[in-house]
Amino acid sequence: MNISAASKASGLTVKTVRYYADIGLVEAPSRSEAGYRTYDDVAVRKLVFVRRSRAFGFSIEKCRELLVLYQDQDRTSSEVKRIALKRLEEIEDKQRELQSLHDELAHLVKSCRGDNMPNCPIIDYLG
Amino acid sequence: MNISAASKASGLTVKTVRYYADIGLVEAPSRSEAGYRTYDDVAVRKLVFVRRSRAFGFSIEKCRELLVLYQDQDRTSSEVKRIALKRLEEIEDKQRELQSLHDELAHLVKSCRGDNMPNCPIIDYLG
DNA sequence: TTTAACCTCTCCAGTAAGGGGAAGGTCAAG
DNA sequence: CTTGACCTTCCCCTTACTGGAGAGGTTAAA
Repeated sequence: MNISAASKASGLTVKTVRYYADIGLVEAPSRSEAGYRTYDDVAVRKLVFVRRSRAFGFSIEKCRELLVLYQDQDRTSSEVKRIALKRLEEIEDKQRELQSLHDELAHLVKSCRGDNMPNCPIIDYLG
Repeated sequence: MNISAASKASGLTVKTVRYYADIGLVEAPSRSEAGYRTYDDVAVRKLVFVRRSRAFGFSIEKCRELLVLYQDQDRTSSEVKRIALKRLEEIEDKQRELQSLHDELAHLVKSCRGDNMPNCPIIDYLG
């Protein structure tokens, strides 16, 4: 499999597939005689794993840890759960932050008439 | 006012105060004989305006637009409201995204026993 | 006056996670 | 044999700053 086939199979862009090997997140693929990267199914599975992990918002570093656990037959589910729980807490923190921003901004937007006059509670609040 | 006083008065770091002038978000301050930046209350008010706008998550470019409106006596509140509404929609988009991530991840975390066994629904889902 | 402590300056580099594009080599089809 | 699609490396760009180096300025005490 050349890189574009691996890209399609994994759902990542060619650039991203290259990048993940560059930073050592996944193993450097073997090369053809002409220097082309060649991928097998195992490599693609790891790329898919990273794509799904990234979709949950795990950082590259957390993906690194998760990949190790993925490949470790002696892992414990508690190690995995700990990482996932931490991410869940991050998400919840962000949700609270956004909720408070949302409420405040929605309130301001609601109180702004949005007409042709210069008077504006949004600007007043910011200034 | 030297830059550290302006920093304290505005609630921004010294680095950030410099940065905002570097990128032309606020006017370049005048300089003392020794080359030190000097700020007055008007400059500080603009910095505070930017800090509050940034706290709502407005991008620097949006802050630029908001600052123009802030200083424009002929603005209309509808222009301000349009920008704020757009930001509100961004926030709501992000909230929906986070909610869906949260639900999915929470479900996985809940179904993972978190014990000493390798079997793990989180890893299964990612792999 | 010297010294220390603190302030400020400019410039360079780095962050996260890639994206864009140039310059050049490779491969398969017509 | 040429065309077009693919691949390579390399470097710059993004956001919104932050950190640090090295040099110079200011202030107060000893």
